Amino acid sequence: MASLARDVRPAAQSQRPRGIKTRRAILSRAVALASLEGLEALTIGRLASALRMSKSGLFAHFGSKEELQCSAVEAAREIFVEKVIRPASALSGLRRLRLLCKRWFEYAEARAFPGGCFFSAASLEFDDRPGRVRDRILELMQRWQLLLERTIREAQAAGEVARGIDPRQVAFEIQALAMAANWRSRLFKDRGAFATAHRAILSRIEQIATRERRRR
Amino acid sequence: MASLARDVRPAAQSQRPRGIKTRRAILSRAVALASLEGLEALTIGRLASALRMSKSGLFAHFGSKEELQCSAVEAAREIFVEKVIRPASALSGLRRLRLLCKRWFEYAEARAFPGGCFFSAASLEFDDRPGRVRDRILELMQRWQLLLERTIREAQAAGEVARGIDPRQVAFEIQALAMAANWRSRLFKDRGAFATAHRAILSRIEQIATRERRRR
DNA sequence: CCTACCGATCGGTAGG
DNA sequence: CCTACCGATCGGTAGG
Repeated sequence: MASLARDVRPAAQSQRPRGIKTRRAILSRAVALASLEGLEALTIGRLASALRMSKSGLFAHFGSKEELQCSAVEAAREIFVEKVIRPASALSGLRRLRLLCKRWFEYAEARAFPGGCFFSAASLEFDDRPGRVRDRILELMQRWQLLLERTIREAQAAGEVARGIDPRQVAFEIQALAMAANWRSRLFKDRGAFATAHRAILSRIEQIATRERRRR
Repeated sequence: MASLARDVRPAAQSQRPRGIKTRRAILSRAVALASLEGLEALTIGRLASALRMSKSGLFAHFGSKEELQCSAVEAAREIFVEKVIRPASALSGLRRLRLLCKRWFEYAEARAFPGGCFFSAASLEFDDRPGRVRDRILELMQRWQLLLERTIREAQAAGEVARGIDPRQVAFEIQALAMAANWRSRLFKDRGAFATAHRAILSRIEQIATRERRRR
């Protein structure tokens, strides 16, 4: 799968503390910038001047632009896991599904990244741009899709969701509505889009729920 | 509204036929390239060499990159109107809504633009990039949203759609599913995404239809 | 529609 | 982590 992927953080533990701190500061800024203007518009020169560093000084931390982009993706992933996936990991079934969605909207609306959901932006930007960055984003989006799918399937096995429902189809619909909310909040400067999408998702979940379990 | 917009095709009718033909050829290529890699990656140099023209020769047709991008948006709009909106203009209500969706999926799946729906890509790319290009894309996307909304409201007035339904909400859901299909077909190289989204849209339309009209 | 050019910026390197 | 540099490409201009 990731057979060509070199270690993303080479010998991080053995680096001097100063280097690690700088690296963290770089990636924090990189992720914020990329969420606003895209991973490709994230040029080494602009990032360096935003951090008051020399281009080559910053460059030395990564060795290539692609490596910088990949590192930014990993940094964003950690934030996503922290804010969206982990809080829901103790639950299961429909309660987990609802919490995943709730946390996703909080994460997107509270602008954990200043430009909205990092992965919505990145996966759209790289959907047709071959390379390691695309491969990794694709893998992460697939995992998110599979997590939703598996959660729905679990709920089905527990009798919370009607048997005729296709978990893949519903997972697709949830992802579609969430991404569209992110996009509309940016294009139309319409924060209400998040509420509209969340409402649509919750009522879709109600639809697939079995009668006896329809309330929690 | 478009008070700052200069005329997009200045004195087109008085230009010599050769100039018009060249311009058309440029825009056709520009739109195709932009659908694949984005309106910003559409550089004058690359477009010129793809057309075996000099940079400055191509440049003379537009005067600025922004004008080239705006012209590409208009060219794409004409294709969209031709393929999606016009075919449905004779119908009304739910039949029109279904035909609009059907035509949209045909347009996206048959790759009227080689990279998929031009406007899905462009509106995502420019959702946070101020300027004339963004303003125009925003206007066109808003019109498309309003067309869907108005069609649903018409259907409601004709008794085809239940009174409790919010046309805005449903229009949002349709647009979300369509865009997500375009995105997934690119990221996952999964043409089946179109069918999944179309299915979701059609069953959503069935849900909002009143009992007596539920079949056509 | 062309050649020839401009300053700015890109990703990246040499050498310290 | 720096200065100083590389070739390539960007949008755009001069002049024909």
